[in-house]
Amino acid sequence: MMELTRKGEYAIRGIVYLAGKQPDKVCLLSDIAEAVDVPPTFLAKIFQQFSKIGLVKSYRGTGGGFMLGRAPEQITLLEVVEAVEGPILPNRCLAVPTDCERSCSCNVHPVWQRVQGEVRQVLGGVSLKDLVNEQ
Amino acid sequence: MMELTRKGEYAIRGIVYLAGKQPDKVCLLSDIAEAVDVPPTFLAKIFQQFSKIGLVKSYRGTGGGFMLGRAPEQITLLEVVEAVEGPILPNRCLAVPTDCERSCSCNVHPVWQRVQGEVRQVLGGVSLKDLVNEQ
DNA sequence: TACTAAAAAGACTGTTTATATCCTTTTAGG
DNA sequence: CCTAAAAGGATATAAACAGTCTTTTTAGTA
Ligand code: SF4
Ligand code: SF4
Repeated sequence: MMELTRKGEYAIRGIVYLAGKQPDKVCLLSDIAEAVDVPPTFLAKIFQQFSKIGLVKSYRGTGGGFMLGRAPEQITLLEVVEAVEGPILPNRCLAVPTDCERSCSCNVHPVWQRVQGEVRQVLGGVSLKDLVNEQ
Repeated sequence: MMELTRKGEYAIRGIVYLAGKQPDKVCLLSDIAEAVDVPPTFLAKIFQQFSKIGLVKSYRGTGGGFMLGRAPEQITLLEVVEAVEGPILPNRCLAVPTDCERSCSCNVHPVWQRVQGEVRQVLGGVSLKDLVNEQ
């Protein structure tokens, strides 16, 4: 259970690759896709989502491409994952407004809140800077 | 992301209900299903899975039904969830044998291992005894 | 201005998983 | 033998996933 989708996996690969380039280097989507082994059309959709929320900056036309929207140490894995997968919700009752009428009396509910908190903490504690392979 | 399916949610509701009954009380599937508001045919499939691994004991024929396979404090939420949802795998590279050839050099891989560990720790630390509503 | 490069946007498709339901078979008690 | 109950298997529908294709917009350049 709890599996990241391909989309999430591809998203991470793509943006980590960008984070490994020198700042202000504009990268072609096609180059990124090839480097991280992701279908280019699929990665395009992912980067469009990134672009909308400012995780990456995009430039159209000749000489265009993508670059990171902020410094790598300012972008967490949590942001990247939630950008494409939506919020971390181990169970539906954590959505607001909660859609389970049992949530008040339910002893399981707080367990899922703890799970959510732990996952968010782990992912939130890792930045893109931590993820690039420096050598 | 990481959402528990209906099946998992129903599984928990059903077995927690069982755990709230006095030990050695045999419960009808139809009664459990009604009490926890789950489609009876669906809950049947879930309890069949439980039965196979001994989480519950089943009795067929007249006077049959289900009872808990072990004491409530001996069954963790982790076991219940993994029984019906499979192992907790935040990313495919945590499966054995790992199916990502990048896993050796990948900095993201250990993050997913930590996520997996945290989730398992939380769920493993909660027993059915903790989940029944005592009053 | 026309041409070209590149991302954005939207429609569409095939596959897989989720969410069940139904029917038949097995088991056990009375 | 009849009935109650779980087990097993087949089927159905809907949603999500994974990806493709085509057209449009934007921007640089000859
Ligand atoms: S864990 Fe409790 S509150 Fe959450 S969906 Fe299940 S019953 Fe409802
Ligand atoms: S996190 Fe790393 S090892 Fe895991 S699937 Fe992605 S690239 Fe492979």
